[in-house]
Amino acid sequence: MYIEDRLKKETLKAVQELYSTTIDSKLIQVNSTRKDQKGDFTVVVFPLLRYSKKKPEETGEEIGNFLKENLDSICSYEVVKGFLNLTLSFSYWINILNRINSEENYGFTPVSDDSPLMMIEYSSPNTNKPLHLGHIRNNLLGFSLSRIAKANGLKVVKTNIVNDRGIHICKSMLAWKKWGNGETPKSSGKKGDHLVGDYYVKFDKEYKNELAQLQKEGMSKEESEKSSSLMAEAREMLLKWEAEDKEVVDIWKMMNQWVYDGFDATYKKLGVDFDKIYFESQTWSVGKEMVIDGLNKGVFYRRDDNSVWVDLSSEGLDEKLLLRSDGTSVYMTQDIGTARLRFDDYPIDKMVYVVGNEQDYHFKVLSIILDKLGFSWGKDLVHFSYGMVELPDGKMKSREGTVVDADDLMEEMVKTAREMSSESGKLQGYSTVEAEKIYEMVALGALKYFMLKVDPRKTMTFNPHDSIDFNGNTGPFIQYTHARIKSVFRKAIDKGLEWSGSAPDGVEFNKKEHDLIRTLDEFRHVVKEAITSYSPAIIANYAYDLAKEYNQFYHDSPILFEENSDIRNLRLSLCKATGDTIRRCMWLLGADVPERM
RNA sequence: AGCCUCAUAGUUCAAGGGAUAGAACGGAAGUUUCCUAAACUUCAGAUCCAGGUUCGAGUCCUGGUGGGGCUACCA
Repeated sequence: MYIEDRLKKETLKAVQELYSTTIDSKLIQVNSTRKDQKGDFTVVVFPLLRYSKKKPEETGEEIGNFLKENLDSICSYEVVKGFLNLTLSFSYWINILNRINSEENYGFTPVSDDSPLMMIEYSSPNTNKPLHLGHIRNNLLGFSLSRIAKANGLKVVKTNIVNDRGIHICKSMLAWKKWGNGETPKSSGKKGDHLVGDYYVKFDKEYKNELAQLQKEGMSKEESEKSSSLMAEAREMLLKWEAEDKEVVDIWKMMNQWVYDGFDATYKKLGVDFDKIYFESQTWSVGKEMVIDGLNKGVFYRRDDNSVWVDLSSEGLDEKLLLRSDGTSVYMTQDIGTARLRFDDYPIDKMVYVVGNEQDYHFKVLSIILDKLGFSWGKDLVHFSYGMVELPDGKMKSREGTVVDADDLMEEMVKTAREMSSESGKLQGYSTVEAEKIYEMVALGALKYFMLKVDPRKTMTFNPHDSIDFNGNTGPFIQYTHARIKSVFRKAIDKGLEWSGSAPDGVEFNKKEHDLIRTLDEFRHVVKEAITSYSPAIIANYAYDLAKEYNQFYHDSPILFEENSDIRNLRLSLCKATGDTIRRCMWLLGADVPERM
C-alpha cells in the first residue's frame, strides 16, 4: 500500500477517534504538497471542520499529531492556514527511490491473460489526399493512447479504417483517366498518395471551370451543378465500380495501391502502426445488411421514397439517414458494418474511436444505434474526440493551399534538427547513418511532443512560420536531459566511479534532490491518470516537469565530482531513475530518446 | 435559429473545487578553466463580462459577449 492510501486511512481514523464521528472518505483530501511549501503530503482540513467544530489550525494540529504518532514515515508536520503539511523521513524517500530503480517497469501494470481488450481506431484516412497536420494529431494521439493503455495493463488492438470507396475516390480516378496520360508514381517520381491527391485537386479545378462556364451561359448555380458532365461521369463511375466493372475496378485497385504505398511511408516515418486494417470497400455491405436487419426488427423505418431512417427524437436528437433512396450506403451505414466485423473478429471490451470533435454528433448517434440494434458494447463506446489543428489565420483549407502536408513537415523538421546538431557538434565520431538517425529522432520527438502536450480536447494552433521549437518546453529538451544522464554514466565508467546500484540508507539529501524524488514518485499516478482521462498531454507535461526538475538538480549538485561516495550513489540513483522515467514517458508518447545529441 | 464546445501574460500552452495562477517562446539582464549551455539564474507581464453556489472559484451554476464545430440522400 502506498503512503497516500495509508494517510487517508489514518486520517479517517483520526477523525473517528478525535471527534467521534465516521465521515465519508471522500471528504479526505491528500495532495502532494506544493513545492514552495515545506512538506511532502498535505491533508486539507477545511472539509473536516464541520466535524471537529474547531478552528482550522487547531484541527490540523490535532490530526497532524495523531498521524505522526501512528505513522513511522512521518517525521514532522506543520499547519499553514487550513493545510496540514506532512514531512516524511529521508529513509522513506530513499526506499521509494530504490524501489523505482529495482522494479522492471516502474509505474506500468503488466498485461495478463485476463486483461480487458481495448480496440483503438485511429488515422482513418481518405485515399484521395495525402496526410496533413490534422492526421498527424490523430495518428499521434491514437498511437500514444495505445501505449498508455498497454502500460495500464490492457490488451490493445490498433486498428485503421481506410475510406477507399465512394464518389470522392471516383473523382481522382476520373481525373487521372482523362488527363493523366498514364502517369504513375514511378514515371513522375511522386509519392503515390501525393500523385493521387493531385488528381483529386485537378478534378475539383476542372469541375469549377465547368460550372463557371455553364453559369456564364446563363444557368443558375443549382442548374449548372445538375447538368455538369464531369460530375455525371464521376457518378457513372461509382455505379460501374459497384457493379464491379473490370476496367474501373482495375484503375481503383492500382491507384489505391499507390496511395497505400505512400501512406505506409508516412506512417513508418511517423513511427505508428496498426494491428488490423479494415477497408470500407469490405465493410459497407455488412452495414447495409445490418440496416435491413434493423428494419425488420422495427428499429428503423422506411420512407415512401425508399430511404431508410432512424428516429432518435426520443433521445433528444433528430432523424438520421441510414440508406439512401437508391439503396446506397452512407457514412453511418459503414460505421455500423465496421463495428460488426470488428466485434466478430475480436473479444473487444472497450472500443475507442480517435476521431475529431467535428464528429461528436455522429458518434453520439452511432452509439445509440448500436445499442438499439442490441449490441451491449454500443452504449459505452468511447469517442476520443480531439480538437482541430488551426493555423494562425484560421482553418487549413486545401483549396487555398494552406494545408500543412505531413511529409513536408517532417522533412523540414529533420532539416532543422540537422542544422542545430551540427552547430553544437556533439555528434562528432558518429557515422553519417548514426547521426541521421538521431536527427530524425530529435525532429520527431519535437513534433510528437508539440502535438501531444496540448490537452487533446482543445483546438490547437500551429504556426508554420515559427515552426516547432527545439528549446524550452519541447521534446528535444526532454531528450537532451536523457542524453545528459547517459553521458554521466559513460563518464562514471571512464572515471572508475561506477554506480553501486542503489541509494544507501541513512544518507540525507538537499531540497533539489528531495523535489526530484517526489516528482519521480508521482509517475505511477500520472500513468493511471493518462488512461482514465484519455490524455497523453498528462504524460507530456509530467515529462517536462521531471526534466526541468532534473536539470536544476544537475546544475546545483556535483555528481561525479562529489567526494562522498554515499551522496554520489544517491545522486547516481536519481540520475538512473530520472533517465528511465523519461524514457518511459517518451515511449508512452511514441517517441524515442537518444544516448547522445 | 437550435445544439455542442472553447475563452488564462504580446504569443503558444499548464493548473485533480484548495495556499502567492505555473511554464515556454518573444523582451531585458546574467551564468561555462567543472559531469552535454538544446542547459541554468534573475526581471517585467494574464484568468472575456455580470451575477450566484462555497470556508475557498481560472475550475461548478445562470445570463451575456466573442471564436470554433455540428444540425447534408458528403465522407
